[in-house]
Amino acid sequence: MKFSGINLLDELKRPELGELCAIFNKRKVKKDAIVFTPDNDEDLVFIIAEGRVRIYLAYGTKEFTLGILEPGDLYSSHAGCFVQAYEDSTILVTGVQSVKRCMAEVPIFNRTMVRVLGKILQNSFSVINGLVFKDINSRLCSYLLKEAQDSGIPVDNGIKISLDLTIEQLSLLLGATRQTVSTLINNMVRDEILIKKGRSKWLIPDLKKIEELSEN
Amino acid sequence: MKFSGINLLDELKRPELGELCAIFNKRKVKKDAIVFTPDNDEDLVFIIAEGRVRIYLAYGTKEFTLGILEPGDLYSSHAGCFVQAYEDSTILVTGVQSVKRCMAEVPIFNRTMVRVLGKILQNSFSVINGLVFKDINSRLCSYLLKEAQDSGIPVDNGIKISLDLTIEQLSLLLGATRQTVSTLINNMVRDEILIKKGRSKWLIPDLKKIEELSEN
DNA sequence: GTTGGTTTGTCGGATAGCCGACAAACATAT
DNA sequence: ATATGTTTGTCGGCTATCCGACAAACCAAC
Repeated sequence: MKFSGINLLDELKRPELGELCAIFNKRKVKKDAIVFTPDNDEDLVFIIAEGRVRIYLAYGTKEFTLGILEPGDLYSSHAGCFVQAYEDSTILVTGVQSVKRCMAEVPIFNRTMVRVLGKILQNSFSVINGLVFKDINSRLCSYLLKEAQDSGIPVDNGIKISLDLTIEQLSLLLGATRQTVSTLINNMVRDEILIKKGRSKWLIPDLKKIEELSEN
Repeated sequence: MKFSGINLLDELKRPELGELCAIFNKRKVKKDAIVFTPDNDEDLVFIIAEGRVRIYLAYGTKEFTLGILEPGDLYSSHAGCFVQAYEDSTILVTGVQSVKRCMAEVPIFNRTMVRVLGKILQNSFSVINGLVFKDINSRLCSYLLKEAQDSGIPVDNGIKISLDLTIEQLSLLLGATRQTVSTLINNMVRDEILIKKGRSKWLIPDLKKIEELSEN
């Protein structure tokens, strides 16, 4: 999932932002490591350079994944969320103070930041939308649809997608239990809306069916 | 509910922002009127000057209220939400272009905008938190607790709050049906956690009990 | 291959909250 | 006072989803 829709790594390569790279510190994190927690008192901003990192909320023993960051995505340690590496990853970290200074000095960066914030806000609205108005099956189908549109590979008999998530991870992203998601997926397999192609890899013969189901 | 936690009306009164007032157009809206819809193609920013305005999502026949804006709150017509006046209200409207220009020219306004955006984002996270982790009773109690803390009036036998919402409006804010909210409130009345004092006015004898219940 | 760990599928009982229906209470204007 | 509309309370049936339990399937290492 391109969380922000804007690849900050590309932006940083622009010559006018060259100086910006200097303010970031490279940091490597191991798979499954928890990178930030809500009580993190440093106010940091980070960009994913390599790997995948999930942003999630937790309450007691329950968790809910807000989104998964990929290279180029930006986030803040101060948003009240947990941050965990889903793979060995590299992140570029800097203090929020440096970012503010940059925003004042480099106007183009300013606009980028506002765009990113806007995208994150939009994303959280669509999460609320799903939680309030749709049942789990629709949410699942919405997710599959988006994934197919964003990074599906068209083949002659449909579209191939590769989620890179276990059912459990997927269920955390949808706000449901593993069991429910497992059952729903298998129903779709039985109805031949989804064809299993391997570990977390699927073939969608007819995207329109998924689209219909995603609308409840 | 102070949606953003920042009173833009106060900010606008600062001498260094005097010029800013000029870019806003005053607009009066009647109670129940729908002010903006998501397909509004103009990209506008507005501040509440008088009255109350609710921000909500809708899907088919269902609705969910994200928050209620009060004088001093700022929002955008481009956030993908509906905006409806809960009372006769006055709003100050301007194009997003003017705001961008101001952000470039008046640095202090810039910082304010980022703060407001951050607050809105924080608010949407707490909405997600409630939806995912808490049942309706906890959400109701969280709301009552916040309301009591923010604008409750201490009296000798407890705290008095005045919600200014019908049960139906309250249920839209909590993401539940009118019937469920009605029943839950009456349960609390029976348990003497809440005492009815009139149309949408309540006395809370012991805030601690509400707090306990809000934690599930 | 055998083993141990992780991931997945499935069942059945429990339950929170939805939904329609209807009556009671209240508000407002005539 | 009456009438009309709005708001509230309550009931019972219904369903999506949770939860615990357990077995099957898969994976990786030795």
